[in-house]
This record gives sequence, structure tokens and C-alpha cells, in this order.
Amino acid sequence: MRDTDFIGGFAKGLRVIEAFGEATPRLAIADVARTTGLDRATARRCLLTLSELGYAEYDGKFFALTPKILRLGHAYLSATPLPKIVQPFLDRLSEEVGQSASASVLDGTEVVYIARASHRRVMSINLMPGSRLPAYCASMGRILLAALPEEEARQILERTAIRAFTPFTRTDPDELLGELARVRAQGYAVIDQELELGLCSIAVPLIGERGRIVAALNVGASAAQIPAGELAKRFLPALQTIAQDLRLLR
Amino acid sequence: MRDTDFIGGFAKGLRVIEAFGEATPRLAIADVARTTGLDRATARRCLLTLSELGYAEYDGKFFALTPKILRLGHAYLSATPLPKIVQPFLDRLSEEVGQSASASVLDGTEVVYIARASHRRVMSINLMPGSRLPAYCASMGRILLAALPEEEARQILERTAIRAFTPFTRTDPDELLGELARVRAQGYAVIDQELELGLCSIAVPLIGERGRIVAALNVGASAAQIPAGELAKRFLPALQTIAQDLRLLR
DNA sequence: GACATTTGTTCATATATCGCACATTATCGC
DNA sequence: GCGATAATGTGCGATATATGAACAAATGTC
Repeated sequence: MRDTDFIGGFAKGLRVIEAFGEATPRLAIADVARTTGLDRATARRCLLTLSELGYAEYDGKFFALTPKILRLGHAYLSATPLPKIVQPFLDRLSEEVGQSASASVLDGTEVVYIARASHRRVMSINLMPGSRLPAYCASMGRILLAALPEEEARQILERTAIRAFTPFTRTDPDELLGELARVRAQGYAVIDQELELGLCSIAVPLIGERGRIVAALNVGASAAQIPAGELAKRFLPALQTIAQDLRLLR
Repeated sequence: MRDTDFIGGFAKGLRVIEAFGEATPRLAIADVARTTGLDRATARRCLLTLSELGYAEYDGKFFALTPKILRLGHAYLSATPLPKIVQPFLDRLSEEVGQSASASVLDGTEVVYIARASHRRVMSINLMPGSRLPAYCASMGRILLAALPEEEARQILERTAIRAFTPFTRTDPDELLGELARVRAQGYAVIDQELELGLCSIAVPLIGERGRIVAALNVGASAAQIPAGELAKRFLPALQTIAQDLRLLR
């Protein structure tokens, strides 16, 4: 690609949108300039453009995104067949096992939820399509990392900011790579309170065309109700059935 | 705003993202140029930019959005407190009444789902945060339209492409305005199979600061199981309790 | 209340982008 | 295969945008 094929203003605008996040729902021009590294004048122009188009609101001091911005993500969720195909299966699965079920894909070092059937709330954080979790300590993340060539998985782990969310979180890259090998061999991944105390989950791969692993499915449960050791016995057959059914669709 | 404060390239890029949708997951350069009305060269530059940034994939022929694009919508969902606050209440409500519960806001002529606790699948279409429905024939849409000054509601109806999804759909603007008045007076809205046969729902407003209606909550049910006439009796108290609890939070 | 800082806005100009016209390459019907 | 048609890639002048410094306004500090 020649560099004249790159629209700098567009790229900067997207960075401005991403500047809004969890802890920063309302931002002043200077805030955006700082977090994006853009010049204040440029940040201002991006924000005014967003506001002019209705993607953001401006009260004279702070900018905030409007629900119109959801059109952008929705363009993916509705355009990509996978979320739509998977959702009814997750609903059925969730109903059947009495727990939350989700599907996700890998984006960089993170797992991105593309569909979810939430049953009981067992996690403190609220997951929905678009939500992200670090791949290294999520059951679906382990599946998706295990699907990559080992070298690639290692690179992703290397550029992940690994931290221990709980005393159970595995943080050693080599140990994690060993775990990935185990996951690859056994065909499913179990996480026991590595992300959040009291929460465990089990995930399986979803196979697409040419046998490629395109997504992961999981079931999450409260560790108090169901010990991690029992996850495979209780949920693996249902998960594998769903994964098999979904495979037949393609 | 002076016109030099507007970044055309950014606005065009956003249009390109929105060109991807339900029926068009994969688009060639010329497709995008046609649907957006942009010059082919410009559409190409936008697409290459998206691809360079990892928001899209390019196989040499077609472009498709990647899950990274969800970061943009997620910036809103995680930045705006409302979805996060509402979700646990919806979960509780859904569990309590044994039906799906949702929350939405108005964006133009459409209702945008910002949170949802799906219980049983009663709709043919798959709703999730970011999903959109025409406001005029959705229970939450009626609530949100009724919250506007009548003149504004009329204008929205005028620029809506009103069509009859079922034989029950009300399509006459004056009749709809009358219905809005009724909704405003009684404080809740009931839809009986206007959007989809076999589906009915009931919605209430969610009050924010200064008494402004900031969102709507609803419960959907199968018309076969629960006639529309019984919705108020069965679900209104629970809905109103939730709305009241949520009001206290602010 | 005056000073120091931060923030928002404007301006001139260097730079990048736009859209057109043309060249090239793929796709389709036959 | 071959011509017709459509799609993609590219160079260029006109035009729009980015930049950083300078200014104005607001905010915070003492």
C-alpha cells in the first residue's frame, strides 16, 4: 500500500473514538489530545466532526459518545454471519445447562465476545457482545491461543500485560504455553478462578471451513456451585454437541 | 462550527464502515463506492486505511470488518454508565418474570438496544446491544416517542419509512400520535404483534436526572402464552419496581 | 486580586487528500 | 478464446486538512 492510500484523518478520528472508555465517558478536548497523542487542534476537529455527524454530543465543555456510535460495531455484528448463527445455539445451551454461555473470537491479545446468552450473573463484570477479556486467563482465550502456531501464541503472550487477577492466575509464559499444549491435545480448556475468584469456566473450539478454529464457545459457572473439576463431566458433552451441530452448518 | 473544523475524510470513513450491514458482510471497492456515494478512489483509500489499522480484512477482492471494529461501539457501551447500571436489573427482572427483558434508547427513528437479558427466544430476529428496531412499532419505541414533545414525535414519524410488518401494525401517523398520547397518560406501552406475529411486549420509561426520560425498559413474551391484554397485569408491577429502583440510583 | 496554568480557538502555510481521467486488470457471456 | 463490460489501480492539479505557534479565555493557586 502506498502511503497516499492511507487517510490519516480517518485513522485519527478512530483513535479519538477509542479514547472514550470505561473510566472516561466524558472527555474535554485536551483530555482526548492527551490520550490519543494528537494535537489539540486536530483532536478538536475530530470531536467536532463526530458531534456534527451525531456520533457524539458536546455540551460546550465535554464530549460524550451517543448511541449512534453503536451502528459501527453493529455493522460487524449484523454483517458477520457467525454471531447470528451462534446465538440461538447459545440460548439453547444456556437453557439446557442452566448457566451462561458465550462465543468469542480473538482480537490481538484479547478475547472479544460476539454472542452471549446470560443466565445467572456469576461475574462481577458485565459481559456483552463487544466485551473484551485478556486471552491468557480466559477459557475461550486458551482455546483460541491454542489454535495458533505455538510461535504466534508465544508472541501474543509476550506482548500481553500479564497480571495475576487472583492467586490462581497463571502468569508464567512458559507455564501458559504448556497449558496451551494440553488444551490443544484434550480439545477443551478449563479455567478455575484465574480471572475472578469464585468463577470457573470451560470452553471448546468452534471449527469453520477447512478445519480452521474460528471461534470458541464456553459455559461459565460459580466455583462454589460447581467445582472446576466437574465442569468437563457436566458441560463438555453439551458444548461438544453444539460445536458439532454448528460445524455441520458450514 | 466553521467548515474547516470538519474532517471530511473521517466522515467518509465512518460512512464506509456503515456500508457493511446485514445483507452485505463482504464488499468490494466498487460496492462500497456505490452504497456510500463516495468516489471509488476515496472508498478504496478508506477501506485500505481500515485494513491497515486492523479494522477490516482484505483478501485482494473483498473487504470484511474484523471484530476490532467492536471496540468503537464498545467505547460507548462501556463508557456510558447506563448499560452497566441497567444490566443487573434486567437480569433480575428476566429471571423473575421468566421472559426476556431489555433496555433501549432512541436514535433518530429507531430504538437502539443498550442492554438485554434474553431468556427464551420468542423473536425470529436476534436482538443484542446495538440492535435496532423501528420506534413506531416497538413497545420501547412508543415510550421513547411519547417522551418527546408531540411536534418532535410527529417529525420523527414523518421521516420514518412506515410499513406493516404484520396485519396488526399501526401505520397511520395520526393514529400513532393518538397512541403516543395514551402511552404518555398511562405510563406504559403495550405492543401486540405489531412487529412480529406471535410476539407482544410491554415497556415503561426509565427516568433520569431532572425527570427526563432517558431510556425504556421492556419485557417481551410470546402472544400464544400470554395475551397482550394480560401483559400489564403480569409484568407491569415488576417493570415499575425496577424503573423505580433505577431512579433512586441517580 | 494578581499570577501562573491550563484549556480552547484561530491563523498562516506546509502537507495530504480528493476526484477526475486514464491505464490496467479481472470477469462474464458466448 | 475473444470481445465487451465492469472493476481496480494510478498520476496529477485543485482543494481541503494538519500543524504548531500565537492569542484569548477560563480555571486554579497563593
